[in-house]
Amino acid sequence: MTVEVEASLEPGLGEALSQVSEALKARAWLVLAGNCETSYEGRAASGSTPGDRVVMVKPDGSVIVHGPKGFKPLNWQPDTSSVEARLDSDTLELRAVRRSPREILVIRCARIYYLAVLKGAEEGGFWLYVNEAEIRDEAMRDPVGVLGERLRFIEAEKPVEPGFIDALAEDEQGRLVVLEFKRVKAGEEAVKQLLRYVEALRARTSREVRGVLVAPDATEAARRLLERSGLELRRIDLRSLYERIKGRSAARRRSLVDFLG
Amino acid sequence: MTVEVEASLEPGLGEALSQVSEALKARAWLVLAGNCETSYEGRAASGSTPGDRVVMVKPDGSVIVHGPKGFKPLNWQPDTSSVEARLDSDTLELRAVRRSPREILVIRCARIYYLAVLKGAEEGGFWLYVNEAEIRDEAMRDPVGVLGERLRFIEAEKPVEPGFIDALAEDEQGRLVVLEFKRVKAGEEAVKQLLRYVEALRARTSREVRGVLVAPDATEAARRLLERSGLELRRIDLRSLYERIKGRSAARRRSLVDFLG
DNA sequence: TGTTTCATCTTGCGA
DNA sequence: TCGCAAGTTGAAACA
Repeated sequence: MTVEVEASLEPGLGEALSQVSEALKARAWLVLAGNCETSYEGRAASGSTPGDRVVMVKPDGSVIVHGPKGFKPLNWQPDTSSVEARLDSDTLELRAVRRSPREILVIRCARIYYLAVLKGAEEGGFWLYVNEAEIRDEAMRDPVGVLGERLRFIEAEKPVEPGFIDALAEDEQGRLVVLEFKRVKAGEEAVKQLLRYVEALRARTSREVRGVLVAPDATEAARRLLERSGLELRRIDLRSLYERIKGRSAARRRSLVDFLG
Repeated sequence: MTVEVEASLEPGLGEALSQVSEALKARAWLVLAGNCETSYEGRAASGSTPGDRVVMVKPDGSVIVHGPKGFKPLNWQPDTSSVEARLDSDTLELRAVRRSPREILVIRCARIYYLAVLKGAEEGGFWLYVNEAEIRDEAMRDPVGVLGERLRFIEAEKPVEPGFIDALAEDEQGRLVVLEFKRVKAGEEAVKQLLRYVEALRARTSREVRGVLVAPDATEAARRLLERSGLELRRIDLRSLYERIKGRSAARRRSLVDFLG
């Protein structure tokens, strides 16, 4: 194993400074818990008075400050040009600077509960993901299997006045079919967008144009608007789509179904 | 001080399990570094093969998994209904479940480099920030200072057909002025929105209607559309606005300018 | 580099 | 719960 760990419990600020400085120089992965205040100035200006924080400085220089609540960090700095540490009036001060946009994040810790340094951390293996484009591509590859209908696909990402149509196809009756894909439950907004595309297309052709929203589900308001607008909803099942798409990839791995029971 | 810390360096999995379980039960703040693999299934499906990770479970149940690079976590789970730990075939397994949307995140750690538990962490003090509403309010309070023009404000957040006008005012010539505020560089989208409001208002009144985009800057495309549409751009300076707004607040604190030098 | 679009967006507010 | 808008959004794709 290549990973080296070093940690201190409630270190003094002087001790902390030397460990932090060394970690930054070595481009190690630094995790620090302490009572800190933060200030940010750049695209906006913000700050927080002292509170308990977990501060992380990654090997690539990203700085992230978490409070005890929520998914989002309190402050951060993604593309730092420099991260520096020093002692300033009884605090350990970290300054993360970014050029373009010019931003500065200052973290001042009056007390440090815990400090850990990881050296030689490795990124690890690849990453699977099913996104909207993959759903669309799967539908184009096998319209009957995914949409339950024989369609001939004409174009994906077709530019039409208000933006881009996810996919344009032709059905067996020769009608144009505008397809809008959603990976999550579709709201009213998705229907409005689909409607804009359908209307834009109808204005430019004498052919009949259908609009189909492809999503796992739709909200009540979305369904009403579909109904009123004469548009269609095709439900898809993410799980089985995931299996179809990923099942084709060479490296097959255990499904989460195992865990879900 | 109320924060209690407990930490282990390279604990065995059994030892780690008991500490983790206890931390979860006590709703403590858990930070763990190890070699882990992750699987997520819910709104999407994703996963990563083993790699070095820092895993955080916050007192509110949020779970965040970071890899050694970048601002964004590899996996996360914001509003968990349950987080559980157990040993499974030589790994420490964490399962974070959320209902609605139904999602599950599974983290399996084969090795644990270190583990820290923080109890009694406090959110800490308030949070300063300049947002769009504050810019708007400051402009309404002092139109000459912020916009360089005498305006009489009629209404903020006025509902008009497509949505809400940020602010509606009247200029010295008695013309209506629709104001759209942006805290960051304005894109074409902001101009389109402003234009929709201006046109909606013109359709409902015989009075002359001006449209003013208030922003630190605008993209080239946005400026062209402003020009073509006969709308105006008023540039503002965030830094000085921040000083104006925050300077008024009772608790005056050191400016970041001190650090920027 | 700038601009646009996507995201397991998150978050907050309101109906 | 749904709809909507803002975010230091970040990150990727594209011109």
